[in-house]
Amino acid sequence: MTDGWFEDGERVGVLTAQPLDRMLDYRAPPGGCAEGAFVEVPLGPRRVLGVVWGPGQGGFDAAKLRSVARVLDAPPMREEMRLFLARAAEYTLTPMHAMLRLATRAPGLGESPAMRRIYRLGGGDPDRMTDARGRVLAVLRDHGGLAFTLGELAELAGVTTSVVKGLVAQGAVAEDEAPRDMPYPRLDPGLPGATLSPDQSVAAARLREGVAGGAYGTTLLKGVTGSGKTEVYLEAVAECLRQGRQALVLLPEIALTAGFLARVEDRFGARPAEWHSGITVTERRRVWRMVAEGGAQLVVGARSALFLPFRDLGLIVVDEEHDTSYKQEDGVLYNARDMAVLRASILGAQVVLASATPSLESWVNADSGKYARLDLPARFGAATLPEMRAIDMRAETLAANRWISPTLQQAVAARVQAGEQALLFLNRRGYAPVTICRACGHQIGCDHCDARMVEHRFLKRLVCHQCGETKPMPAACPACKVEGKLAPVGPGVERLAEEVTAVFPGARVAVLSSDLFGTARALKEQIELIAAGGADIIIGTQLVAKGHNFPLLTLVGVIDADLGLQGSDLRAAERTFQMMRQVAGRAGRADRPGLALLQTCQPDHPVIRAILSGDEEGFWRAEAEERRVAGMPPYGRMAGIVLSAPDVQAVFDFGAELARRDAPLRAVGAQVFGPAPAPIARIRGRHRVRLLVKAAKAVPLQAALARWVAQLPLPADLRLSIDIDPQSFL
DNA sequence: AGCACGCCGACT
DNA sequence: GTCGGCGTGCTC
Repeated sequence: MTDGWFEDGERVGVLTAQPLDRMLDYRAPPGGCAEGAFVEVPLGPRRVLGVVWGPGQGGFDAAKLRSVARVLDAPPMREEMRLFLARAAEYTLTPMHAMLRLATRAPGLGESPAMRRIYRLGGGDPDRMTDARGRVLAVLRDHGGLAFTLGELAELAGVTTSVVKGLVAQGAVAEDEAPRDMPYPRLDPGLPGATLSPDQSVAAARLREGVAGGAYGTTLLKGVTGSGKTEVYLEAVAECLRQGRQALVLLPEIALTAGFLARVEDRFGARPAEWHSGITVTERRRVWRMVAEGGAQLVVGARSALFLPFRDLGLIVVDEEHDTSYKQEDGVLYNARDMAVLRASILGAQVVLASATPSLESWVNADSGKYARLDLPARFGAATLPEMRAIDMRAETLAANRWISPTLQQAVAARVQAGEQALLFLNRRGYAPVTICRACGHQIGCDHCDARMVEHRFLKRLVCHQCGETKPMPAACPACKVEGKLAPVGPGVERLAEEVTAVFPGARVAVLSSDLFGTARALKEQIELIAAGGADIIIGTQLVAKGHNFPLLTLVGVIDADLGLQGSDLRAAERTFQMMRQVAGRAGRADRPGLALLQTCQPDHPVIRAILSGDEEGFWRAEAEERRVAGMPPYGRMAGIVLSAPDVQAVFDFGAELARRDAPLRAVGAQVFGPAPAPIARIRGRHRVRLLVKAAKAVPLQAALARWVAQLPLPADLRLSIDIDPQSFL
């Protein structure tokens, strides 16, 4: 090999997305191939996708070597990307084939660039001008020379495709063939940005400097809701585009992308590429290719966008960096926030972690100087932070099956009367979290998991929130067969809505819960409707805490602020704090002062007190100190090992045997706890057992874990997954 | 992942 | 006698 090129017949090592635990050697194809080339290789009777990872390993009978079947028409995977995948695999203890699969999630990767018909302004004039024809031509003129597909053009102009066809026949619109994967419209960083406050300007300048420096660096951009974090980091994006490099903005929630795309269009004059589970396969392919070829300057997307083949990535923004959805909890277990930092450090890019309520990890990293930190203290515009008060539920009188205290009820009534909106926050989907038999005390559970089933009146069924299993509400108790004694216990948002309708007759009530919307679009429409004043009282789950803007909202009532305080989950306090700060931040974003009321039975709990006093730094400092003393993350390291199998005894036995053979762990000073039933002890008929490994910060934990687990061969029906830095260690 | 090979139970 | 169950092992 010379200069990353393999001549015809040379031995190359190919990584495939097939679950093999090693690379396979092939002969380079006629005409040779580049290191990193995407190829198709014969594997048994099939042809599979692979990447030329480097020179062959040797050791395999040269006579049996097969040849690379085809070099795919895609830019080779860059060395930086290969290094990133290898490091990420090492960190998360994920096999390389699984990492490669993440990086090749694009359909038709190898297909030759198909052509499609596009339409642009033609030279001629139509014989007769009509309203519809005028709109089509106006769209084409407005977009100055840009071409569209037939469908796009018709939709933008609000006409049927036959109008466009008519214009084509008369020469007013030109029909052309173009490669299917067209570059995205150029974003113009030179357009004027938003007017920034002095604080924003200072922060934006610092971020711009970082990007212009062209080296790695991570900045925690901390600012309360409405402080204008987005405007600030968009200036960093602008600088990145000016440098001719690409930028990536990660959002935790698909529902947020639509609003964000509009803001990007305002700032840069065009829409960026979009990447998440909701886009079409055609679009997915286009994004992948254009990112690789440089035809996409900015990508907005979900965590998996981190594995796109950027040609020259200069900036990664992780918005709402504390959001738990950045941690992939099935398949490859990775935290997009950490992987963003890893990828940026490899390619010399800047990372901006934006949040009103940073994760403790990021706060500690900023505190220790590992990350830079920028604070946006003042709220943008006239809006102020809401006043926050606790409602001591021990002092309130509540009827049975009522959850809105008289104090909260009064406050809501006052707001509704004033034509403002009130939000009641309850982080429980469905009607009632528990269904109990008043005759025998039996609670209805899921047949496949150990979770209790949640009644959903909207769906008229019981739903398991673990596995999604549903069943109709039985007439008789499944345990004692007594009829008519099943009763709902505790509130969900649906039940709360029932109470609200009873208590505030005439008020318009809207429920925002993820399960009530089939599509992201339906959810978005509902959110827009509410923001425009289409409801007086909004009832929502954590969905509402994710950055949506409701200008009329001036009161937030947290129904059960104690939810999440109890339990042995070390991150519960942190999460409760973040959630409440965020929900409280929803109130009074525009020019009306907000009020947040927290219903709690523990008004003296440190978390509740920290929220109420607004002493964030105090909260983090106390929480950090507690973790440091306990040797818990981020001051120590943890890994969760989940074993699952259809047979309970088999999982426990294997777990116990693993725990017994802890020599490789003890060798590095790590400790193993368990086996214990996993937080969800049974999912889809598989019993789950969890082991926890705890180690000091500097310990090479992954290597030790790998040696430890490799001691025992896995029985056929037993599955093992390792979660580095688990989110919860219940 | 696929797909072979392989070794034991109930069918034409 | 053979069709087919899915356990085990291999793919350059």
